[in-house]
Amino acid sequence: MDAKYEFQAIEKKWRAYWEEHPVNVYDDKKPRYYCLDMFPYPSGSGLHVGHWRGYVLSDVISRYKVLQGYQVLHPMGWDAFGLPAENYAIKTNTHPEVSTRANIANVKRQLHEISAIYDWDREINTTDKAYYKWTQWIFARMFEKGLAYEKEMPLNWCPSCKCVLANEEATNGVCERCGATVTKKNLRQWMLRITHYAERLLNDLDKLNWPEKVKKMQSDWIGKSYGAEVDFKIKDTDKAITVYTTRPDTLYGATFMVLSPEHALVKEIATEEQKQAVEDYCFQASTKSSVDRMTDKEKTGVFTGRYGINPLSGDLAPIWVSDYVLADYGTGAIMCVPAHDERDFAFAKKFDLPIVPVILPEGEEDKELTEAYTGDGKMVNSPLFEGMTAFEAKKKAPLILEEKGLGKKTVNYKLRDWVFSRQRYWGEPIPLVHCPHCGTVVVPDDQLPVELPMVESYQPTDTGESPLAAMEDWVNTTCPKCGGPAKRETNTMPQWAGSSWYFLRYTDPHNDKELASPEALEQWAPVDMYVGGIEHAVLHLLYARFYTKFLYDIGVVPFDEPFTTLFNQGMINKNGSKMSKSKGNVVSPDELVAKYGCDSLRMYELFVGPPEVDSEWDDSGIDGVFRYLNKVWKLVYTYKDQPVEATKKSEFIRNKMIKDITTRLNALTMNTVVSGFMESTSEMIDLAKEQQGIDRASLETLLILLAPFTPHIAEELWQDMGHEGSVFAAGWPEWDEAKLVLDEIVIPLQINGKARENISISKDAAKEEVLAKAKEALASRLEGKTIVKEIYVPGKIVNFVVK
RNA sequence: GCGGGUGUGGCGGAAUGGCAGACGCACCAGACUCAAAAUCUGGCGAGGGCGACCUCGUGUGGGUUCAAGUCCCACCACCCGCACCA
Repeated sequence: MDAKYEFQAIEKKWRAYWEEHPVNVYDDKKPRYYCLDMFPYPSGSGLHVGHWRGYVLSDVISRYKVLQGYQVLHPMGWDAFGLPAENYAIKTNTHPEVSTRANIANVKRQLHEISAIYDWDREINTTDKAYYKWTQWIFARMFEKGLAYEKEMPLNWCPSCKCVLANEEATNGVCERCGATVTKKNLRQWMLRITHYAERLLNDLDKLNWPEKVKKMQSDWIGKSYGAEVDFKIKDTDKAITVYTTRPDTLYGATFMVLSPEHALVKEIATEEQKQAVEDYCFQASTKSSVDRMTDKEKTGVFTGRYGINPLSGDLAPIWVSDYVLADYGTGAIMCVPAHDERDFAFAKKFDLPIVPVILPEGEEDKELTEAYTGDGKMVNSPLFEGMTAFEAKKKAPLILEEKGLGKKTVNYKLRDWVFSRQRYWGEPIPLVHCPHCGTVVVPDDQLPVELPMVESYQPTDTGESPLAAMEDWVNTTCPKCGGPAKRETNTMPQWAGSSWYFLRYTDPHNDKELASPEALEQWAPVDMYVGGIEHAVLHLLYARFYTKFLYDIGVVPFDEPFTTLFNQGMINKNGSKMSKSKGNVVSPDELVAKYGCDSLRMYELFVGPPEVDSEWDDSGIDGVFRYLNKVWKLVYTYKDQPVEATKKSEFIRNKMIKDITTRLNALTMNTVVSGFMESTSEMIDLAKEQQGIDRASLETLLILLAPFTPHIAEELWQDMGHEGSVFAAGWPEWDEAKLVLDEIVIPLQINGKARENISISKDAAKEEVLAKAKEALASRLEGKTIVKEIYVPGKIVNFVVK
């Protein structure tokens, strides 16, 4: 190479070299590190500069680990089942397999442009039969353990995707994927008992090195609460209603009750006079969209005509029906304490129901209630809790009620079981057969995978039937148990199924006997560093934890948390919003790579801002990084053949650079790593000019440190300096703290906290000497003033307080 | 409504309680050039002063401290998450 930075030729050359001589070498004598990107959906529109951000970050970490002497598992694959391919199939009548293959080829080409050290021998694709065989195998185990069950219930239905959604996919009443308003549909679906793992999913968050935000989102989603279940007998019947409350301390103030419209007793207990009104109300509630039901804060409701008996006060509590009570939380029925609950208060006001305070706020004994009081205070009108504060009573009440046989201590979770089946074609078939004699039978392992058949039409239906249901040849099969005629389950799995365990498969991707061997799992997993966007905080990340815990319980994996450390990279926006084809604000990396090279784009991706923060993309900034790499090139080329001896100053700069880059890299503050490089390199250039050359160690150290970030130019210059082989064999340098101590240090001087002068003093100067020198330097400013106080922080600062 | 986060030049952003604005972009001036580009050198928060310098300045208002972007209290704005979970 000549003295010009010809990035295109250099990058091509080293990419070819790495094909033959991989940077990362598996060697069991080395410690292991597993660094994983959330694998992409191979979309037709390809990658944009936002995708690069996470991939560059994880590659820098991986290459850094290689330099530190680790063997690194850094794989890549495809989360390839899913609706876009299927919708494309409907539009063009191309089989999803075909379009998926084409998309993968394109995205893979784009990924190669990043020059990440992915091990493509371990590439996986969730739509490969050899892969989804094990996705089905895991489901079969869950079925056997009773964790998969079928249930008919009102479910979230996306009218646009024409399939059911899990709770996690329908937050805010909107489809997570397409944004359509979700409706309710009564359907029989396969569910996974993720709720059995609620407690462990919550508790084990503590052992994870994850962003607090994500842990909080998961614990909020799991939503554990402590309270009590209390029975209210229904007057004039032999029935009782069980309510769940987190405020059993307020039980004496329960003046009415509300059942959810779906509660089993509603129709049974409604009196003759009220029956029609109740039925009308329940019908209306059932047609209300889930969004309206969530967002309509205006209370509605209807009286059933019946009364419950407050088990403590013996007072009658009218029983109402209202849609503000959710059917599937707690018992679907509540006791209402309007004096101390905002929602109950609003309901009581609207329907003119009695309000009885049982907690007195401190010092406001006689104040009339204009809103619910939810704070602490003295218990009143509550013989059982006499003399307690509300907070005490809240803690003790469940046990007191339990002793009296009036209720029991209860814990509740917001987490619901996972609605697992989908009425679409492009997913893993659920490996079950419905036999008229044997019931639902799981497909035996030796018949897995249940392959997706070729269909005529991918068109989903509005009825909740999968397109597979029309495939009679496929649907009709024989029962694995009795051999008689039987029908296949026609629903498929959600896209989350394949991604809930893929990180395990990378450890042993070609194993056809097991999803991965215990040895391979033991060797590599769990994932040390997992890099991806925050959008999966309660979806993929929760499901993957659930799967891992299940596989741990059945002895398939030797750990019960899949991702030790999680890093959420920020999004890259353009014109203030997320890049998307429809907004027309997509910046493609392809042109930038062509114009500036992969190294420049890699470094710029890290330079745009703190990696965990969203950033606005600005093309012009990459010029700065490109100029920087040209300076590095010129520096090395100018001085590599005329080295001088290392000096105190060059050693200071070199060691400071190692320290700065290493500590910032360890903290993952990559934007400041890049500025550190720029600063250190400028110092080296200035010094080289000053002393007519620079020592080899300085240049070599710079190249090694740069290697994880800008590997091509680092390799090229490393070679040009006369080295055989890769810079990645050089090992990560260490700094010598002793070299960072300068004989002369600069101390800023302040008067009344304001910076005035700087003095240069010996590092060993005594306090008296420093202060004397400071006074001398500040003499003219101190004239006529009295020094009231002298502050000297050794090596840091001098401050005189004067009058 | 509840919970979490953020607020610093024209812009992206730096700052273990110790010289605010590192590093970069944009911009301005100078050098090189016939000229331009590239490159190099310097400047670049606001106001005042011929000048050495001075005053103000990190969303707002208070406080702690010799010293506050950083700590404490109150408030404002924006962003994110959850949202009738009893």
